[in-house]
Amino acid sequence: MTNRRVRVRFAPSPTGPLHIGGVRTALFNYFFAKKHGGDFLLRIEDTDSQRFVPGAEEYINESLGWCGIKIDEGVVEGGKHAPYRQSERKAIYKQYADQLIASGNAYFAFDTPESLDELRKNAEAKGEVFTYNYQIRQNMQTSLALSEAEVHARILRGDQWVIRFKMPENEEVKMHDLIRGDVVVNTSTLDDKVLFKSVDMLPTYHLANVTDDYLMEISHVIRGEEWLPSLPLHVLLYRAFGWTDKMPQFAHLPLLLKPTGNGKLSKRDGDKMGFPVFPLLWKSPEGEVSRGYREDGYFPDAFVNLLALLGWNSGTEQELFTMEELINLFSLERVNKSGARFDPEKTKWFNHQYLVKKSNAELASLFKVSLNEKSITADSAKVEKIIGLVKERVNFVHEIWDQAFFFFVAPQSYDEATVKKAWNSETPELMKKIVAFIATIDSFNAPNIEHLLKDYINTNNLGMGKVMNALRLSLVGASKGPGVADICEIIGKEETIERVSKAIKSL
RNA sequence: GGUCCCGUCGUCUAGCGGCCUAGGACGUCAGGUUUUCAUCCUGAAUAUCGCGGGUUCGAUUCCCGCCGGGAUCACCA
Repeated sequence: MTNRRVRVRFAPSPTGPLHIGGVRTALFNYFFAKKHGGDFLLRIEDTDSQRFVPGAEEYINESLGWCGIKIDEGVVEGGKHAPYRQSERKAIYKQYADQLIASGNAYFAFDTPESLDELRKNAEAKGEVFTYNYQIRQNMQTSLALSEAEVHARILRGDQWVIRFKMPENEEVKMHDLIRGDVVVNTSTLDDKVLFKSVDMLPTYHLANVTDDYLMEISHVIRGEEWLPSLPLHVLLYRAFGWTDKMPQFAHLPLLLKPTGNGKLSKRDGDKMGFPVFPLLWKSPEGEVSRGYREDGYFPDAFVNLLALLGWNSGTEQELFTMEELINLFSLERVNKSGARFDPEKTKWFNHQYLVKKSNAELASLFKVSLNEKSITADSAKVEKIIGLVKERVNFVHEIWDQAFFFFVAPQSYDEATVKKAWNSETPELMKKIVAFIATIDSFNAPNIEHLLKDYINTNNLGMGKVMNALRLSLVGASKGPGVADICEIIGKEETIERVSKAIKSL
């Protein structure tokens, strides 16, 4: 292994919102880079002029930023290898394609997309797969079969052409993957991939990716497993260019699979099962809206944590990690080989863990936003106290209201099942006694209320459950919430008496 | 179909030849704590370690075959 500086890149194409599998790839790259004191680059692979989606690039940047990934070099950040958008690097690729032709590793092909389509259909009809390879390239419209003069003439004439890689015949390519170990493929099973096309004078993914990785001095390529089949081509390209000593090491990450059924995780799974597949809310140019983890109420650190554990583990029983810990602990050797089924249930648990760990003050300021929306004003000290009482029973900040509304407004209705259980013909009399007693409590704080109330109930033999359950129903309107005394303290003596009196009248 | 990758509880996973009567977490169920709900604590059930052969004194761990799943086969990335 050469001792060079660790430089990794996340290289998405802006064809739509970045999905969580992509975010995880970015994360693993980031952990790896930072662990080794290296650089994390963001390169936009927009060499497909057909599939550009407005807003996608901004979405990528915002998503990485939300996750806490700091980009060392990229479109926005700049860097010594700028530009980082492949469409802006257009001018540099052609010379590399030419170099391959000059060295006999590539050739011109003039076949029209239509004629190729037809060949594919014919092959399909015979139950075969059409492969553009060593067996047929001599018979195609290529610079291998045509005379030099003819090739020249065609190009000058303005015929459309592509440059294809001349895949060696019957050769075992030995490759090494940091996660999967050694992989060997025979080149005869591979095809002559298009590297460059005249239609838009742009390279295809393979050429652009390899030359940019080389030019940007990338030391490690960490990407999804879907790229594994093109690894031989990439390795061969490095060799054809004479760059093998600068070739990055490769690591192919396991895929994220559907929660149920077969196949990899897709947007449809989220729609079907009601969970987000994207980090951020996305509105497509057509107006279609997709949910995002951020908008669904997930904390970025919880999101990063749960993604980090899909396909990687520390080898210990720890499950909650800060970004710093993830960076320190991360290693490619501890990345799994097999695909990870995505479990939308466990994501909630992660958020709950992070929510409980947050300070009441932080949660209170978040919760105050929803209070403001309801035109409710409350002082911070009170809200913080309430948060402390209810945060363990929610997974998200937006669930707090449902667990705490009664601290701010009197119940508008009473839960029927609870009424049936906790309220009968004798209850009104009982509650009248309680109201009278509560009125006598002077220092109206929770411990005192609880102590005195229990004492009163016991000495008068009123039945703890009977009183408390009815009291809770009056105060909350349902069978939920923190301790009754805590509720009494926060809403105050007057409000307590009022709510119980109202219950007596209306139930 | 060709090529490549993968295969431990429902799910995420630990395990890198004996510590495994296979551990943890999510989820599920039961009990306890609590005046309620949630949290929390305890416990339970779910894994013939895909199957079949080897190698070995000994295989979840090594090898082979099979089966199953996945990825990929565009002038897309």
